[in-house]
Amino acid sequence: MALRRRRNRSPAPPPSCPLLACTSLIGGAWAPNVIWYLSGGPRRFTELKADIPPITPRVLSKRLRELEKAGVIDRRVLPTSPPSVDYELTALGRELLPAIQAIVDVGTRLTATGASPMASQKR
Amino acid sequence: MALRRRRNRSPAPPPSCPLLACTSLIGGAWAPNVIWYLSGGPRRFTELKADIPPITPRVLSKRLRELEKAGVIDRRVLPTSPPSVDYELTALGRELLPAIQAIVDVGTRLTATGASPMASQKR
DNA sequence: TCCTCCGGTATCCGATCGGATACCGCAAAG
DNA sequence: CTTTGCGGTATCCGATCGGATACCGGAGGA
Repeated sequence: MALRRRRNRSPAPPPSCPLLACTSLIGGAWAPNVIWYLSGGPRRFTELKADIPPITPRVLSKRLRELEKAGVIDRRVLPTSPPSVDYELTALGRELLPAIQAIVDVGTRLTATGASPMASQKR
Repeated sequence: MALRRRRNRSPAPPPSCPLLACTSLIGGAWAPNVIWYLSGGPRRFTELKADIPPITPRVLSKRLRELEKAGVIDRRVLPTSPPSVDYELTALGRELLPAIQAIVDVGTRLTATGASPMASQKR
């Protein structure tokens, strides 16, 4: 049997860029956790640090700056003494939640099949 | 004005593991492209390589093995001469498409705000 | 006989990522 | 005056990731 040549066309190119924009955001370590905890209302740096004990301040700071630059969260300095800083999901940020939920849904099926070497508490 | 102490509780911990399972899959370089092109039907290694010119065989091979191990695609060796290899989305793999679409939707809004430094064709 | 195609693998390499640790200035509290 | 908490930053480090390049055996075709 000879190797027949394929003539069928592939679908149009995927909209790769928006996907990259989103995955590079929520793909960073702890980013989904940060978003998740902010979904409960405004939260301060130290509070987030306490919410997610294993995260280092360096990484938390980096994540927050990334998310802020993407317009997903707001950083507000409050006129307290000493000044405190609130982080809060923007309207755009709240739109991320359904997407995250969709990912979680599939992720659940992925792990349910036992096909992936998950269950390790790494990361 | 003093720095008031927060007493409100944070929401329950996020289901981090399924999310990690999914993002570690679709977060890899070119992974969404591979899935996208496979959504058009079975495809061979060289065809995928041609579909996504910038991908190197090394990375394509790695992605395909990852996706196969996760149960997202099937690898089938056909009894042609020479033997050819078909990759195909499984039912589980097709369930990824809505999630990817959800990500693309948010990603579009992210880029639309102009907040992110996208538009660079990197990756 | 030599060439090409298929489906990859082997090696090297630089960039980035995230963890660990230490440290900072400021202000209030004790 | 010393300590504590806040909101980070600085430095170092190992691991991983992905790109570049080269190469492979087997089968058909010219």
